[in-house]
Amino acid sequence: MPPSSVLPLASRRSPSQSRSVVTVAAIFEAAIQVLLKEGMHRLTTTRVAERAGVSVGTLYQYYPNKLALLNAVLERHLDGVAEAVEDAARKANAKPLSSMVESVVNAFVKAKIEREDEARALYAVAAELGGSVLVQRASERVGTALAQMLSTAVDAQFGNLDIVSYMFATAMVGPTKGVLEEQAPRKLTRILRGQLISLCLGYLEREARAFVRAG
Amino acid sequence: MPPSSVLPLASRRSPSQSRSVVTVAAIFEAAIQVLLKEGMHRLTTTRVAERAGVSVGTLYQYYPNKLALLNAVLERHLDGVAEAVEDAARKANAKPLSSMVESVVNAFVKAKIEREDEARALYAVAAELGGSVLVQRASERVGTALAQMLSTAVDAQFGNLDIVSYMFATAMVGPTKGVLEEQAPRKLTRILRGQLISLCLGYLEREARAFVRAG
DNA sequence: CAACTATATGAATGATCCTTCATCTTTTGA
DNA sequence: TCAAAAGATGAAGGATCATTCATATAGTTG
Repeated sequence: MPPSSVLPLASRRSPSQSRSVVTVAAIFEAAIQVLLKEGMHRLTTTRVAERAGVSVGTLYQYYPNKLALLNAVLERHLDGVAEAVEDAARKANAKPLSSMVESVVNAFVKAKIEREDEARALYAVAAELGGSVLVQRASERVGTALAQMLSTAVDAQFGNLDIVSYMFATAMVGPTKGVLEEQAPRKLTRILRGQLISLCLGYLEREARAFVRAG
Repeated sequence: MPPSSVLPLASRRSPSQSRSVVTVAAIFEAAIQVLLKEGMHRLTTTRVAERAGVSVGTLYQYYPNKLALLNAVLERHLDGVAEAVEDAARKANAKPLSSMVESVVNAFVKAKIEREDEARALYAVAAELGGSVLVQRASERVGTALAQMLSTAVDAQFGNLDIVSYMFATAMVGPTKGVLEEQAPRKLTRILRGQLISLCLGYLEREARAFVRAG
């Protein structure tokens, strides 16, 4: 993974006029579109600016460098998904296991599908920024939320909540990614949620039983 | 995803003297090391050649371009993993479900851990070459092998084998990636296999039950 | 050893990119 | 209305890269 170089990542100017708010949004969206149509290795600041209908200079007024832009886009996506899962976890507090899984899986899939373009575009960015604090942070947010939720299940108890919630969270990633990238069987697109519920619930019930047996 | 440009990807010269066999191996290994230490966006043909202890020109004698090199490295890794899983699936033919899962998970984890460096280095490459035929092909190989195996289970039967085996295969990816990238809870490293077995077996048993119920 | 083939070299070429900054335009607020 | 602040422009500088090719070296074969 790239040694996270010490570059400023914060946004330069905070848009205050409405005109610039539009500009920033356009740059944001343009970055995603360029990623989708050209791929990460052809994403250049000039191309993003062009697509956004502004000049390169303008882009650099809001992001100190290319990496900062990519970070911002990735951050917003991850935060969106993490927040959705956190909400779902909170709402399913003190419910039976099956309700919990349903709630979380639905939220996760919904968040990913609502931002399908972003999601597809950002797999490469996330991989490139592999060591990035962002992925780590989002994972931790989700892990913590799930662990908290699971600890309140009315019909199940677990040994190591950290591990169980980590497995829960990461198990959903692979199948979903495949569907978004259209590498999965066509039919799965429509029944992904059901399958993910089966996957996670099957695991969690099994772990809960194992915990009981272990005393 | 990058529009898979029409560039030659085949290796240029097939090494015949023993000296060049060494060279090619060195280039291969160097590519992985550069990926690990510098990241994809700092992988240059010159850097790879340097690390391999040869000149750039030499590299271009065996790979027509940078993309071809990356493809070759990714291909070898994916083929290795796919083959390991295929073997495991074949060996577990006509066994009970739990043996099948154990066999496949063990093979998968073993293949990934034995080539840990490769695996870690190539996540970014695979993402970059997103639409790459390679990932698709490896997925299909594994999917087919798993479906064939599952169809012979002595104690279980499934509705849609394509979907079930796809879920089986992709469910393993997320947790494993997290462990390799050290984003998972420390402890999981040692018990990953057991957890993956629990995850996949929990899902498969559940799907088998659902099939029986559906008549 | 001599001729031929395989392999290796690395400076040079041509492209592409990131980033800056002097200059211009628009908005704001008094 | 108009000066100051905010926003926008894009040509140009400076770097990095992928790739080529003329040349040199090592291995093979007869």
